Amino acid sequence: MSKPARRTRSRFRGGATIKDVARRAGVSPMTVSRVVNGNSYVSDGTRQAVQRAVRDLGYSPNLAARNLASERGERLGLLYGNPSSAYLSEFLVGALDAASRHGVQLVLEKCEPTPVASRRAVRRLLAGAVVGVVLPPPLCESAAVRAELNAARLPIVTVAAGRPPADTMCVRIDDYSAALEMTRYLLGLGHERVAFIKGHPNQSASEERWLGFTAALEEAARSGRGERPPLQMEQGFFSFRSGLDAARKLLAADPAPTAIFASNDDMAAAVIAEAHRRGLDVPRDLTVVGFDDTLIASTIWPELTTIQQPIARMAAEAIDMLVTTVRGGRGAGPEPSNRRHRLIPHAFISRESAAAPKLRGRA
Amino acid sequence: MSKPARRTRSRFRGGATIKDVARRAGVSPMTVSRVVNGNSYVSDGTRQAVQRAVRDLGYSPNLAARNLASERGERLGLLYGNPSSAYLSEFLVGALDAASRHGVQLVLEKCEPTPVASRRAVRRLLAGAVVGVVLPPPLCESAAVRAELNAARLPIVTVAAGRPPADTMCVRIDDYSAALEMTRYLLGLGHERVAFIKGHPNQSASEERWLGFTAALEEAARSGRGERPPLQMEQGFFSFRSGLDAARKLLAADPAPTAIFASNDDMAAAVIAEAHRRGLDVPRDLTVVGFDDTLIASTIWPELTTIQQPIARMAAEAIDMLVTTVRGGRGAGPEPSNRRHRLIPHAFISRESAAAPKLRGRA
DNA sequence: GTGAGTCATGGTAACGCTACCAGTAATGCC
DNA sequence: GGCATTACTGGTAGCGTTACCATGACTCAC
Repeated sequence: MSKPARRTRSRFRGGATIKDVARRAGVSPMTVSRVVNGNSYVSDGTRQAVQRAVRDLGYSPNLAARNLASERGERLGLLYGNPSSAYLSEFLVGALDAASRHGVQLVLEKCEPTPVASRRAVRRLLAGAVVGVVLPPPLCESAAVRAELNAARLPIVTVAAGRPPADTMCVRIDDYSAALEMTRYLLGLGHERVAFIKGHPNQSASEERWLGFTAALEEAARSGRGERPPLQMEQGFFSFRSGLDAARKLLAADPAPTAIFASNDDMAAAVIAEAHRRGLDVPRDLTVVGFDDTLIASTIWPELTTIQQPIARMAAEAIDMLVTTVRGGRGAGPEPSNRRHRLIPHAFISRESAAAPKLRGRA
Repeated sequence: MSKPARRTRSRFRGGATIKDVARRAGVSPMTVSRVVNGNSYVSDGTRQAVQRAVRDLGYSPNLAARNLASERGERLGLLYGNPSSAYLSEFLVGALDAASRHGVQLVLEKCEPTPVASRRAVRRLLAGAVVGVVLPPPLCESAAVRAELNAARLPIVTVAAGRPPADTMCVRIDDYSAALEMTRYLLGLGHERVAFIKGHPNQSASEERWLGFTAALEEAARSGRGERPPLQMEQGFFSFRSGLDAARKLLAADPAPTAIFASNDDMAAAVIAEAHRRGLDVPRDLTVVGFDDTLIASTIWPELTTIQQPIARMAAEAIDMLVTTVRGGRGAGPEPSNRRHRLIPHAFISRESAAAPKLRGRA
């Protein structure tokens, strides 16, 4: 029999193909491909002709075909833990953007930090054929999750771990320096009794922030500015509730602190709430600062002076690293460490919750 | 010359292909495809053999190839406006999940609700070859954005608009009923002076909620329970700050309300903050309820009694609708209206910020 | 003037999968 | 028994793109 009737697949939806562009520009598809992908070895005249044809036809390359031909389109996993939504949303925006830039798929998976749950989550990821995983906090600190991932030989990028584990790549800010900087600012304002609320002990960023805080205090003591005040600190757990408890204790002390540095914004918000309940004005009677610059920092009133992490950028960076890794680092051998560890600059955000102390503390 | 040297593309990364599975199961690739895609017309024996082979080989279909062959893999746009992160993150999780289920790409684009910005954003989306757009609040109410999108003939699904525009598909909850329900609850608790803080006037959901509130009040008045109290209402704008202003006015009134229903959680949180500042205990002295069940509702203390929108589910539903639409509704003609409008059930979330009023109000 | 580059372009064969047809065997119906 | 129908399976031809040569046309050195 003759050859089976030529198939007429819909050919309606998707607009022009690379062939259409090639025909219109009077070149071969290959040349179009080169122009579109910014490849060298195309003469200026040809390039412009192709570009015009692309514009005229409204051509945009078919992602599926491109991925198939170039063996791209890998799937990357994003394991997220407790729904710290404000963080997560920014994170997702950054990650998604980077993912679509690289033409990779992003697969989300929720996971509690227990061994059982993490095993299950990793299995699901593996079933989804992901080839690398991003670990935002707090999962980046979960040994269980990391162990499971390592067992599956998946490359990992942790984001925002205070002290990144040695067996993963990481993107983070310098929690220590940021806390140091913030504390110096508080001291510079003239505060002498600055209290600190620690973050959750299971996260190394908590410790780093605490270390930065004490370092600034010691620095000030050494330089002889004022006598060394007693250290006021409460353990918190990053939750609003824990911040409330800590604030209660801190504000009941005599003398009470004139400034409180909370390890994150939720706890700082709680401090403000407690201060208000006691009839204290922020920042006139009490300075309160946070860390992270999550949504709540600019939601509440007064808005929080805090440290900003460029979360979206960090997420994008993490995806970049993962893509580079799974696509083969070109040069053989393990990545140089500067490729494995990225330190992103943070920013000091001055808003309304911090001011110089009143002369002579309250009774 | 002889045929050009056989290409040896990496063939390392991606595991088994459909052919490997076919060989192992002793069937043709087509049959494997049918099994994997849940197609009918495969005998039980064959199906099981194939499934075993799939498991053994850890086969997982190549998304790019599948998309290419079946002309799937379209790009869908997600235009988001002000970074109401708590909302956005849940939204993204749901949307991403649905997107990967359907094998479509999700392209995010940020956009202010001005004509200029929306024109630009839509142009970018078009350049990215998206074939449909999801519009979460507050963009779903922007006529400018919708006009721009309609001009580009892109199908739209608005999410959580109080009164969905006629020219789009939509997924939403019944804001009116939810507010009605919440108000009935408050009334049922025994509150007689229930105040309301309206949402931003540029969003139709605000009006719906207000209508639900007043309807419940009228219902109670008609049934003769208690004399009809004066209506206490303040205009808010969904922001914490506006909630604070409203709360100040409401709580300064005499008699002050015993319960305040804020149109969203941020404003409810502000009411609590202001109540605390005045030395009022929530819920003993004042009941406060919110709407949306965003992150802040369970962050603050006491946690908010509120109305929950299943945001992730709504987002997923929106993606589903878009995919159905762009893949061609099978049957010709415009979609039936029940396919174009989906009403998702909301939930009443009882937490700690509401209680029965004290006997005899405060002075 | 020959050989060895560089630059610019084109041809061909995949990439892994599914749509579309074409069977074959079993079943039902008159 | 003939013939349509159904249940199942396989072959073939792409889907739109890029990788990998091959091919010319030049340029440059010796």
